[in-house]
Amino acid sequence: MIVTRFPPSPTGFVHVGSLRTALYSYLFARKNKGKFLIRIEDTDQKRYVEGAVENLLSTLKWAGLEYDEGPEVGGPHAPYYQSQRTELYKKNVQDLLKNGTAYYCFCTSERLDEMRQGQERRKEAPMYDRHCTKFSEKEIEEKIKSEVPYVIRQKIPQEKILILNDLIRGKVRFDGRVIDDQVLMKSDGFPTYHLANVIDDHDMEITHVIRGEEWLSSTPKHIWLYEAFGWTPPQFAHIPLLLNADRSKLSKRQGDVAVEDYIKKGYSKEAIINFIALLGWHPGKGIEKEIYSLPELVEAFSLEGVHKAGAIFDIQKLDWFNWQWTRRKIEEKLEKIGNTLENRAKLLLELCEEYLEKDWLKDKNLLARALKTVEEKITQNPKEVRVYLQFYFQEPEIKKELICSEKMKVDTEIAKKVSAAAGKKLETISPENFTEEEIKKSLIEVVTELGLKNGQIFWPVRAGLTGEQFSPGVFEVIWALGKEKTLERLKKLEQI
RNA sequence: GGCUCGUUCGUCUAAUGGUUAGGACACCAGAUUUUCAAUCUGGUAACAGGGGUUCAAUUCCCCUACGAGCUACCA
Repeated sequence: MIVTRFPPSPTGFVHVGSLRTALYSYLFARKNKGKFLIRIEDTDQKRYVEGAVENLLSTLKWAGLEYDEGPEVGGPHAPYYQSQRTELYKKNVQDLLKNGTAYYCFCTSERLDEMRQGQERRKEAPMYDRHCTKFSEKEIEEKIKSEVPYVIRQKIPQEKILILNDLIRGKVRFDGRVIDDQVLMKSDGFPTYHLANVIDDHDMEITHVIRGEEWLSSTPKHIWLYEAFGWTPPQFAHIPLLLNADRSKLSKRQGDVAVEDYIKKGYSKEAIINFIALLGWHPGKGIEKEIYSLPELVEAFSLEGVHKAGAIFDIQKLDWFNWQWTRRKIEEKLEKIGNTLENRAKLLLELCEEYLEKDWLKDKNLLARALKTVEEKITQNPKEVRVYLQFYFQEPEIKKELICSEKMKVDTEIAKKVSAAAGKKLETISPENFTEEEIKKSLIEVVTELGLKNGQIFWPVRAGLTGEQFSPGVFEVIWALGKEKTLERLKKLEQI
């Protein structure tokens, strides 16, 4: 049985890169009918942030990444907080001390600093010099008894070469001589990531460790730790990093990195999941499908399709995914609840209601029609809804320089004539027949009657009715505005 | 500095020991005989460089360059 895990540390927010790591672990587990569990890595007292765990769990829930074991849901390997598992670590590390694969270190941070500086000056790799391995058992006992602060370090088998067989990167070779004796137990009695992670992954029967590339270089330490314990290590898969536009590791400095930032900006979970899934993974063999729901991702996922190189987080593509999903969700819902104008308006309103002028909600009919005419724009950019709809609800001022456009070959005289003729024509349409087709027919009649070009009719009417350089098409605008308002505005236009 | 990983259009990526190196986003142009958008059609644009191996290399090997990650009593 395949078991994967996502082990976040509660430092405040969920990084989009972490979400992707969690997603890949989730997908791999689900695809293989295995288990996915969450473990909270809260061993660093200094970095703990209040409420971070709740935030994290709710983000996972929001994304739809359900887990089989972990905080809140529990499970056979509880507790799922490392801060509550310290006894396990202490007990296990004793075995290492006994078999000589770990040792006490009493060095002060001053001595370590000094040592490192010297090494750097001599251009050597900064590594612990094993100063404390010279103490006898008796000396160690005495130091501990007299409460000299200590850490426990891993004794790296320096004579060994480790060949890691990474599921994504293939064979990677490490020389024990350049790997530092890692601190396993900190002086505050908490384990470091390296120790706790290995013990927990073993204890929780994790079969596949899927994590970011930043862990690749410390993997030999972990594997040698498994060896020291006499345990079989899991399989490792190091996934590529998410990058800033300048190809450095995606960081706060250069934009938003927290999932909640994107949620706040209005991106849907479908879009975010879809987008990050495809950053560094491809379903394979010339497949050109790009829109994937979570279940579809589960179906399509495999570790073989994960790349080695990092991927730039390109917000423009995210925007596109978001738009695609917004449209898709609207159409799907309409199919269920019926494709009526009211239903469409309701769904569009859900997208943009908070950005709307409250007054506009009063005229439900006008609003429904108006929303329909700017549907593409709203689904792309709901925050701008006010700009798009403004002219429907507020009578625009008449802008002569906009209406009388040289390019459109419209002058004042033509504008007057057209407004009068259009008003007269539209008036003859009965209210129940006031459809886009009828409106179009009428305006085309005006074209022939006045012997002008299409643009010379359509432009002044549209520009006059909206007061805007850009807007939906004339027929839509007239339809949405309704007969009464249209005629009113056209009357005024005659005075231009 | 050391160790490790990586490198196909601007971006995400596909494919291949012999191809006009494909798609998507973005961009540009045309059409939609009214604007913006949407849509449709078309277009610009990539195998980091140098050596090998080979009849043939973007593909396999080596080197170089460039980029990135790690190098904490952080994860």
